[in-house]
Amino acid sequence: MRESTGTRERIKAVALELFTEQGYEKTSLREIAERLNVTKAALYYHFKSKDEIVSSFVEERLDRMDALIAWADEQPSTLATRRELIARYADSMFATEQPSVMRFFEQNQTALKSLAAGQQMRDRMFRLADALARGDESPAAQLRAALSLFAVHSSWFAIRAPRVTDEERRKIALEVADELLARIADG
Amino acid sequence: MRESTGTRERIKAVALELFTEQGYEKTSLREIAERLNVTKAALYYHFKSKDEIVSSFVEERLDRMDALIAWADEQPSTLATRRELIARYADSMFATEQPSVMRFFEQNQTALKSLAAGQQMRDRMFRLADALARGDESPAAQLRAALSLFAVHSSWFAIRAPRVTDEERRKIALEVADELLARIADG
DNA sequence: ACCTGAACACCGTTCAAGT
DNA sequence: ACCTGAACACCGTTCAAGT
Repeated sequence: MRESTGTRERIKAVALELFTEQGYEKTSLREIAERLNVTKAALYYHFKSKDEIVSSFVEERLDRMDALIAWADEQPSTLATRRELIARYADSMFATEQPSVMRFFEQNQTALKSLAAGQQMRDRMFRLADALARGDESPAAQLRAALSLFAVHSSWFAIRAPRVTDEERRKIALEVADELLARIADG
Repeated sequence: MRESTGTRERIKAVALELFTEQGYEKTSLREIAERLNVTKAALYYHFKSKDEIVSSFVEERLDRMDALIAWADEQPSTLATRRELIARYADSMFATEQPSVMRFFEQNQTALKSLAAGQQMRDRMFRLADALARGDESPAAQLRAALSLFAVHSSWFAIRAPRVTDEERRKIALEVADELLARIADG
């Protein structure tokens, strides 16, 4: 706990930056170590492996998603719930320090598939989609639910019009998501 | 041309299989070489580098997309054109040997970002999205266009209902895509 | 508790040399 | 034309040893 040097936190910060910029596979532990003026081996005192570094800054997001799923399960499966759920999802993605973690996920989708943390994220995405389509098990509903989540994610890069603020991106994403959700039948 | 042994084609086939199964970064040239009973160095006689192997089976798909974009540019920017374009896109993705190449892309999105072939694919996706939103430069239209393309892609994994055929996936994807496209203003 | 130095097996790539 | 053998610098990981 009482880390005197704070090396662990510094590793996390540098790793998040480099993994996002260059990608997980393209970033070597040597690079991270050099930025911190330590040896590669020092990283292994703080983390069991390279992908444990990823897990460390993914955990917070997993917790948020779990809370969201738990909340959704208690609500009636109506359009109002679906709209509220996607809005809360967007909030937790666009809020606080999360944008940098979100950019990391955006950048490293594939690498994450083989990582423990990535599979957990994938699992949560499917459970969120299920929560959005609850009561309507049709294939079309599953696709609409998944696309409404993608709408939130892809608003970051798919909207290339100039001078669009984060707040506007969020608004547009929810507008498009809502249309998709409106076509899912209530439970 | 007149390759006697056909080693080049055998490399492509094995690489596509392994890259799709395990991912590009996780597949070593040693693995590919061993399957073919040649040395790693032999691969370098047929391909300049590891990512040139990828380029070799991506080219056909790039050509298809270029043809599609060229076709779209000649059409009036109406809903009918957008529907026809996305249908043709789905056809070219679901048709012939392409599903395996499509699964490769699905599996390797991130690795592709740093590859020449990947950047070309990304460029074509944006140009397709632009063709779909032509005449409506609003941010919402850009997002809708991108999501309609995603609908085609994600129908492969987002629809998890049992016993859904490829043909049904295609139909559902186009149904959802059409709704998104209907909300884009005509040029 | 925190970190180093040196070693490990493996990676993509190069190149002279063989047929 | 087609391929091998050996070397290159680099990778993630381990571990005994130092403070």
